[in-house]
Amino acid sequence: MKKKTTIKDIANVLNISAAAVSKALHDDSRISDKTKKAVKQVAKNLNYQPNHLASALRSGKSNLVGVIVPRTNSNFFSSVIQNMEEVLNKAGYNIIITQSNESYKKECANIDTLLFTQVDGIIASMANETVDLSYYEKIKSKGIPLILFDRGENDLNVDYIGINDYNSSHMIVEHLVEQGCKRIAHIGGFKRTRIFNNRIRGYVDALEKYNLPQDPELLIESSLTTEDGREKMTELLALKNRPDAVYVAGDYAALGAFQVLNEQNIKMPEDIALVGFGNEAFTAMISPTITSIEQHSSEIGQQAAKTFLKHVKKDSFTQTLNKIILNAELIIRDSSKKQ
Amino acid sequence: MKKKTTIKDIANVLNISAAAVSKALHDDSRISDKTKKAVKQVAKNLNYQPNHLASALRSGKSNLVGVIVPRTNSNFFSSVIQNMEEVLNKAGYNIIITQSNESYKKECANIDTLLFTQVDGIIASMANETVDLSYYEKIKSKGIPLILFDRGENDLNVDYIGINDYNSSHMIVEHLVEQGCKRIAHIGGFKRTRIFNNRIRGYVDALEKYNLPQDPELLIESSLTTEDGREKMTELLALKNRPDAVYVAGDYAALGAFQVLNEQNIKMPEDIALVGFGNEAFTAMISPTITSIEQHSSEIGQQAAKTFLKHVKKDSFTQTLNKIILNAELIIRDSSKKQ
DNA sequence: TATATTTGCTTAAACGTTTAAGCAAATATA
DNA sequence: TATATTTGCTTAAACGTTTAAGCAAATATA
Repeated sequence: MKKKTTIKDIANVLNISAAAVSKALHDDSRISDKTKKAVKQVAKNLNYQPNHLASALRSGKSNLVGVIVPRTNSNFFSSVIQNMEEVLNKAGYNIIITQSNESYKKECANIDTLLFTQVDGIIASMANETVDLSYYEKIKSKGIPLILFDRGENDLNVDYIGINDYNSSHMIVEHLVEQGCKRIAHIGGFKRTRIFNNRIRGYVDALEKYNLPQDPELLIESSLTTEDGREKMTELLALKNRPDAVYVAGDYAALGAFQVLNEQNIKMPEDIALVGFGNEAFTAMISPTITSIEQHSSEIGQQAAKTFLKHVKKDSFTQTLNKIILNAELIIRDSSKKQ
Repeated sequence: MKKKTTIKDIANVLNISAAAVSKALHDDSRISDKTKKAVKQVAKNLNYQPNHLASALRSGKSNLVGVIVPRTNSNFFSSVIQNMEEVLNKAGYNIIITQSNESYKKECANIDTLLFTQVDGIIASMANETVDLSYYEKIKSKGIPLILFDRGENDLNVDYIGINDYNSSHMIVEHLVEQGCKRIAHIGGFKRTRIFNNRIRGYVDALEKYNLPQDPELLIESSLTTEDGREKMTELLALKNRPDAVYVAGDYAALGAFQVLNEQNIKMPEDIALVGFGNEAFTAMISPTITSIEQHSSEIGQQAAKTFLKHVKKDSFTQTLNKIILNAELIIRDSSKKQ
């Protein structure tokens, strides 16, 4: 376990100052090519590894980006992260991933952790529980960029990357209408959450567009867990006048609905057509496969990363609401395809 | 965006030295309770946040632990990480999660990233591709603790936490024999990987124990992706003498096998009983549900974290092979339960 | 009461960088 | 040829902590 080589060691070998070495390594224009070459050669020979902590302390930049997601074990988030990482790595940034597990408390703890680690910025998707935005304001007040994706709130007035939830609902309703469905139910998320509200609005407006009657019984709010999906589906089946299609605003809740339908031997799509949201891997695994919405996670990840980089490029930046809204894609599968 | 408060600001307010403030904040025994209280009060008033970079630079400890996993979007790994995090957070450590995507090259890049960030230790599960261990030796040569879990190699001579793969195979074969199966096939992982080799050995020995004939046709090596699971299952079905049970060493490959059986209208468990490994969420979602092995991810995560903490406690530590082997649990589901 | 120990601080240096300021030599310009 | 500019470095300070060494006052011990 030998001592690590520093910039001074290189300086000693070449009989120049440590400052010159630092500049040479950063290709400063005021250092001769000859010196640069020599410094880099010696650095290689001595297996020099820059001390990230020292440079971060001195320069005030840690080259770390904090990421907060509700969970990593979903295809959507893990793909977003992977793509974000790729873009950021190329720009010399590393990322620190944290999970909120949909808990507000954990999310606050994550924010503290990231700020403590002196990240240069935070890219986040908010927990379901989160209503109070003051903790996010804390990030803004530190003067580092905050970028939200998928789950974000307008009120925070920061950049946001997501899909067009309103249009997605339109696509789904249109598809179901084409399949001949007349009573389309919606198990939606909480109205207070922007994206779920948009999906609900899209659903309502699309019904109107296609001249379908709006039955309040058919519109239910849910926490969108698998368990709650089961419950809400059971409620729908208890109705006098059952729906002939159910659009669930999340795949996990759609899975719960799916299980109930299966258990009660209700055929999909013949008796009831089912559509989920998120294109989780399992939607293509189970039988029948579930129609769902692909959110273009890779694109979202890349755009989020690029947005962050844009912010740090210009040193004097002002946080403003700048939305990048991507079009989602409807993946039609057996659970809704009547032919 | 006001200037951040430092230890010096606190010192100025109280007219004491910065050193005294530092010690007071760390509850040094040589500082009076009166001063400690005053310092902490002022720190709170000024909203003092310690500069992690500065203390890390000075003390040589970053209080960061690097984690490398093949992927985060699996129940097993995400649960391991979550539990690891909990234990480490309590001890004042934060974690940096990186994914290798089963790629050796990405894994090496991850190691470089983590070492660059000056983590105090690394907890890793190796990529499927990884055969060359020299990059891991690099970690050891830095003198920071390296702990492996799930996928680890004895040759590295570092602490390891995992389940008893050999016994798990025994449990599976025993269960299948109880169900009346006589020709049990095994779609295993690559023999060169220790855990998969153990599963294969367990399978072979268990067959012998229960006096079942060993047919080399029934033992196949696989990369254990869903796609490869499909292929290997198709091979097994092409045999003159088909198996009446298939034990697959990974759930994703088991899913591939499951799909093929479904497509060919082969009933589970009546015609062929199916058992997977890993207890991924989807094994309980699809119909029939798939019997699988629960690896006690939470326990593994906790133990890995505790092992790391044990290492950093004693300042002079020597890396040695110290295995913690947990017993796995067989979760019996419909795909193998004949009653 | 005289000496030893403990308490509660301070001083100063250090961790490994980066960077503003400056200076001499080399080169360009008038 | 005299002055201005550029080149290629050095010097010194700083980022915000921690920590070894030391010192005076307070307290304990003989």
